[in-house]
Amino acid sequence: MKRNGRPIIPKKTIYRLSIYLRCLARLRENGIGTVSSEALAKAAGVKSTQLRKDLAYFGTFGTRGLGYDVTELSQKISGELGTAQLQPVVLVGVGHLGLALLSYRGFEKEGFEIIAAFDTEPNRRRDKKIKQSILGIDALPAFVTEHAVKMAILSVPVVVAQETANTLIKHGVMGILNFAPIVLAVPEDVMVNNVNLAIELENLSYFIQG
Amino acid sequence: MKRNGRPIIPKKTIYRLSIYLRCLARLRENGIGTVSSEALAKAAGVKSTQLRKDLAYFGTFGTRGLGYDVTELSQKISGELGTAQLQPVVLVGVGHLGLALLSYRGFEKEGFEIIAAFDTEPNRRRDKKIKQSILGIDALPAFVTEHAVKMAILSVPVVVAQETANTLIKHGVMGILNFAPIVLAVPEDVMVNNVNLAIELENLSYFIQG
DNA sequence: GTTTTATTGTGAATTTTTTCACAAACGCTT
DNA sequence: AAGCGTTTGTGAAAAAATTCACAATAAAAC
Repeated sequence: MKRNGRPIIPKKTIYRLSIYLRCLARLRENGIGTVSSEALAKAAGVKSTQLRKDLAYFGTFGTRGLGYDVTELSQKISGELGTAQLQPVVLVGVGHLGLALLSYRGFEKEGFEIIAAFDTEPNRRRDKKIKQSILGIDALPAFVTEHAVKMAILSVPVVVAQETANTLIKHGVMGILNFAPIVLAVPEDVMVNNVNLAIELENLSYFIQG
Repeated sequence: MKRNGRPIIPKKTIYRLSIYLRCLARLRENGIGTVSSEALAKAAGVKSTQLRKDLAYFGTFGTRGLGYDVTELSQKISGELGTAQLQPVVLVGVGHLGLALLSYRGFEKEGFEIIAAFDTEPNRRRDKKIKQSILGIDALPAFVTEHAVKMAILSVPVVVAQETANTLIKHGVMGILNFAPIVLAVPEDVMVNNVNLAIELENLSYFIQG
């Protein structure tokens, strides 16, 4: 089964690739050059057969009897995920959460750069100092088009989330990381990942009461 | 298949229940009293058969030919998720992200209250003003025990994440919302939900390059 | 009170994901 | 260069999740 010339890989597999990548990074920091599927799987919290199946979706990189080369596997996964080169991202909605995300250091390290932020009130006084400039929402379409931005972080109030998403998509954004607690309606070639912290807590709440 | 007297319900089903709950809330705000599985499923972005299967795990609440009573179904789901009454939560690690989470309004509305925050440097100057008090890490064990806290948000640096988790668990915490990019090792009766924003972006990155 | 219409609840079929089991292949030792 | 000990890669089996298909049933219409 193929789509766009490459096999359809389960979304869960892609998530796990990211986890493997982080485990590999830690191994590399510790100067470890080679790792077995057993060891890497354990670090990632999965079964070794699953790790091998996951990797098998996009090639064979191991050496039988030995394992995987940490650096080589990192590069392969990184290339596959499309994070080998820095990706520009815009952030829309600079409220509490948006502001925190702007000062979050975790993105750059992983190959993403928030190159600009947008808000209906770009000049509102904000406690925190950040390096990115905050522009008005009306500057969004031109900016996204001009910089060929493909990914956006959406941290606007729920009432304007759909409308903002529409604008982003209209100007070429293909992937949205959505923090608004709403199911966005988007064309099927556009991808939305939802992050809803209340749902995560609710989920915990259910499982611990058992 | 049962555990603790109730059927084992897939984790994904529980996530969807939370989504249904939010859709139902919106319907109620709009004064809608009854909804069909078809309509609710569409709002939640799933198939109607899946919605019905999900609900069937914990009872039958609908009326054939008519649909579901919005208020009644909300209450049932809420009860099932354990969010019918306010739940106390502690937050550990008041950096950029932790601070933002403290000022995030989305939790209370959904039945959670961050009753205290902890940090190794509780008195460090922080730009934002928040209502919760920030205590030293050493105050954590006594506080968690005393207030019978069952859930925690972990936003500490990755190097101390495991250690902090251990402390929390030792003093009775059963559910952890973990923002540190590491797979925590925990006893099997403790539940961890990981939130890793870099992984979410990486995931988008993969799917949009196709 | 009977028919029509709508919609649920669910067993069966299908699809997807995970796990098993083992042959194939590689490095290392002798 | 042959044998040994590992560990991969993968077809097949099992398990889990989703979707289908439709009988059951309740309200509304007549």
